[in-house]
Amino acid sequence: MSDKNQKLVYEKQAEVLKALAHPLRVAILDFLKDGEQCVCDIAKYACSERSNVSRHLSVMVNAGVLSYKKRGLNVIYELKAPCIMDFFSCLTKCLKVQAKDSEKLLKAL
Amino acid sequence: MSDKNQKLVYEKQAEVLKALAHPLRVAILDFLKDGEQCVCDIAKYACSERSNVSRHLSVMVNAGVLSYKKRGLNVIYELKAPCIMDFFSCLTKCLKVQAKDSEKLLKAL
DNA sequence: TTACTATGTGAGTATATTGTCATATAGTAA
DNA sequence: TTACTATATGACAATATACTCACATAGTAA
Repeated sequence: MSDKNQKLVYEKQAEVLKALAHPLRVAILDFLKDGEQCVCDIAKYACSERSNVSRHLSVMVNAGVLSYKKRGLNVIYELKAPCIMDFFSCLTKCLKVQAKDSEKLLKAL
Repeated sequence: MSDKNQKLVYEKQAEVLKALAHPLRVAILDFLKDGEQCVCDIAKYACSERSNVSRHLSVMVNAGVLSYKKRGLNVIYELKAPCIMDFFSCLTKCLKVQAKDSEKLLKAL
């Protein structure tokens, strides 16, 4: 590792990734990919308690992944970094390779 | 969320993301982006104990992110899904936006 | 064989993350 | 004002993750 600043960059990058790395947060991202949504609808989509969803949303806001605005009683969240949605085709590729490897192993048994 | 299978997909995608979401693992990915490396050189680059590096490497292998091969005494790791390196330009964008937001706040104080 | 090197792993402690419940806040509407 | 709705958060227990140390394994070389 070149220097101390590089280490800091790795830490910050990992922080953003960590903010994405939870099944509920992935579900939320997928729900927000087509546009902003309020907490209540996100909770419905994710089949999870609002208080829990609220916490996960704030994790992603803190990481710079989401932004929010208030509208009456509702708080509306949206993707602040839509480029994150580009990750998913690569993730799917990883999972397909894994699945194919499992299939090969199964056939060899 | 549409159905049970969609939930499974979110879980698997989150698993891959989780395998990336650690400063040491980000450092390892960055080191491997230009080609395969043995554990000892990875540990040197990451300034970390070999046993620790070995554990982090196995996390990424299990997630389908890295692959490895043995060469004599050495075990050589490489990116199995090079598309993961494409994530980093977006991560950098998130961090730049965050940094600019902080700067704005600082000026407003 | 012995000695050496590179890597992996069990066990333990320390720390971080998660989900739930109860409560607080804030906007709406009567 | 009161009652209601949407959201956020403190506190706690449960769980997961990370790091270190000691030891095990496996290949190399004499």
